[in-house]
Amino acid sequence: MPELPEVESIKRSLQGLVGKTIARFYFSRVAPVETTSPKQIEKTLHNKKISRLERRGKYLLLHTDPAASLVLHLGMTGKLLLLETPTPREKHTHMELLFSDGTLLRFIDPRRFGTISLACQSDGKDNPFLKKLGLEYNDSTQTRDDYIRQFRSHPKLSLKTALLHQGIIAGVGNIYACEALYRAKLDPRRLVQKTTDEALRKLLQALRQTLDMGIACQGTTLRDYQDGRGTKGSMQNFLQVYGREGKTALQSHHKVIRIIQNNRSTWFAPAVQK
DNA sequence: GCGATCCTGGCC
DNA sequence: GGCCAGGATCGC
Repeated sequence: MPELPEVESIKRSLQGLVGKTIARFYFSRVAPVETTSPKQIEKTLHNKKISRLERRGKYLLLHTDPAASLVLHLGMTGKLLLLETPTPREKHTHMELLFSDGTLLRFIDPRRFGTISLACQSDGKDNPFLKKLGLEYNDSTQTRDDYIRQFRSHPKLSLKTALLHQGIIAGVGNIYACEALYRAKLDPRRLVQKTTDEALRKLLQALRQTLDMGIACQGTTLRDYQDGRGTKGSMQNFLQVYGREGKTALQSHHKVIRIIQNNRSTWFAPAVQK
């Protein structure tokens, strides 16, 4: 469910956790804990203080002092809730982080496509998920050519599939991929190898604008997305093509169609996306 | 590279 | 009942 702008919004909504000390954990019997065990997570993190929150791609990292990190991915249906006072656990609560001041961070995920894992190195290279991630969408230490090189390393992918590939640019999901391609006026079916550098630059620029707008809107709430404090996003009001099969794009008369690529829906306007 | 698969729930 | 869903991985 949450893509980069949603995870960024969640991160911002959880800033109040910084400085708090982890007292204990709750894990459900089927918590999606990966590569480690709930016990190990508890042992690694208990009595540590949250020092900083970070987002990498769609992953949220809770860094602690002494150094360790809890690495969360929300998959399709994951949600984090920050509670000052406990409420009854809703169904599909898979983890709770209890802080020494009574604050509670709750991880809820009906489909369990999310993951809970650990990183101990600050660069995250010891985490199997983080080490696969490509560039951040707005990394100022990278040049446009670095981004183009990333795309070029997968010449046979379609542009849509390339955008969804977390090893190229991390954090892009179905909504923002469709929207960025529309903004760049590029056909989602076009192969990277048939796309000029200029067009790839245009795509990168469109992607950045789209994601920045998503963050400014605090995400897209189509069904049930909300940040850690229950705030919904507003980007759903500005989506140009996503979910608009059979209608026109939001601010034009161009017809939107839906196709399937890699088992995912893609919405686009063939008349203007070449 | 592509399709099937993991899982639950909402909607028609 | 069937289809669809903000995702990612694992086979062929």
